Amino acid sequence: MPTDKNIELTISDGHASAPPKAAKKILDVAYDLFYRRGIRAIGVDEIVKRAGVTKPSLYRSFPSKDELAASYLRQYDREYWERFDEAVAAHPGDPRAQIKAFLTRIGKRTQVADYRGCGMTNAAVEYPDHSHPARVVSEANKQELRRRLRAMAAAMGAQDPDTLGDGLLLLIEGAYISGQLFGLGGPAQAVARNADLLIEASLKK
Amino acid sequence: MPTDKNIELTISDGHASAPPKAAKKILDVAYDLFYRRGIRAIGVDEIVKRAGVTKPSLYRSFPSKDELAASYLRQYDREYWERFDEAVAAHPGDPRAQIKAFLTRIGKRTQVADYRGCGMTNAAVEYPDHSHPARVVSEANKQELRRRLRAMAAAMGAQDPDTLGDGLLLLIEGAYISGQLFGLGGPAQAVARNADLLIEASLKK
DNA sequence: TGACAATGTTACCGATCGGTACGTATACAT
DNA sequence: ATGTATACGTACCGATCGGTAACATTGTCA
Repeated sequence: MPTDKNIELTISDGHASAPPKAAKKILDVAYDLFYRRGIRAIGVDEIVKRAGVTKPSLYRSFPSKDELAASYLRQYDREYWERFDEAVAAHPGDPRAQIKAFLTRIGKRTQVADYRGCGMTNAAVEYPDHSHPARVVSEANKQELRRRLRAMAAAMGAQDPDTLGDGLLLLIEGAYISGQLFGLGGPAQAVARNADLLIEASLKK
Repeated sequence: MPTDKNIELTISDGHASAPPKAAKKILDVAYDLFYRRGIRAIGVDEIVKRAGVTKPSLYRSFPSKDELAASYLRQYDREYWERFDEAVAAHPGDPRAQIKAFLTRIGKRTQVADYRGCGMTNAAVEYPDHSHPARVVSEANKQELRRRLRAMAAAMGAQDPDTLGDGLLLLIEGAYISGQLFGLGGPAQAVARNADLLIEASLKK
């Protein structure tokens, strides 16, 4: 029989069984620390200390640190597509404007001190092993991103949609990374402009 | 008085004082392990074991693990610009062809299983702290890359050289990252094609 | 009131972390 | 042969790593 561990903190649906509060505090703190300072850099002791809980509480809700990291990324994944869908919803039927809105937003986010890039990308760098629980989540997120970008490139009427979709993905990943590498004034602020140039050059004439 | 520690393994210049052989073996092994599996993931014990030396030998040549990591990146830096300069030298006076050659090479390198991206980029992800010795080397490398790309974009006759240079940098970083994220058949194989499209769209007409 | 589930408390585990005190082997010059 | 310096090895350090056993406390709902 499967245990109750590693549940995905079911959103409160009315008066259903409320999820343990400790698990939420732990995940919130882990999210913040893992993202800002890296998964490997943070020990479970620091997480429970900052969350005001104790270590057994952590291991009652999460089977391991690796699985806690995976849960952090699943949360990240949900918020990621929320932001993505916001940009899409802002420009119905206009994929080029959708991309531009998403990229403009990314470009802005990168222009803060101590920007830390994409949690998914960072986790993949930290865990080269493809079977690591955190990396599994990360790779799935990136596959989905690639799928969407290629589809949008096709909807824009690109000559070679797969190439343009991949090009946009490269620009996006480049923005995430160079955002944290260069800080303020870095190349990431030019991501939307370059994407637009690339799109313009890739459309059927 | 400064100690002899953390010397940069002076290339044997005739019969000058040869550096300790242990230091070279240690750096070679550390290079391989740090790059393939990450700096935080590798302990000094594993390094000395694989190098066939002992821990005190490591700490006689390097003041700390962090400084060993920095030495690894300095070595990486030298080899990086060697590859870059090869692409430049292959097409004298033709910056667009130089970029294309460099990017084609990167695209090819990413298309192997277990590709691990750029050691500089990875180190910066592992160490968000700007004062970390490894990160200092990494940031300097990226600043220099940006400088060169912008200069080449200007030499190509771009309308906005800084924007094109930064766009190329984004594509390159995207290739490093997506190369390790997607493995074979990933978006990184399209980096040279997209760069060429972007360049074409950025030239003065 | 009783029962159950969630959380806390305390103390501990073996393994590994980065780093070092200190003795030993080798080579070379005198 | 003996001194001297340099390179290397054995053994160890305290701290931290991820993870657990056993038990006490709390809150909630029946």
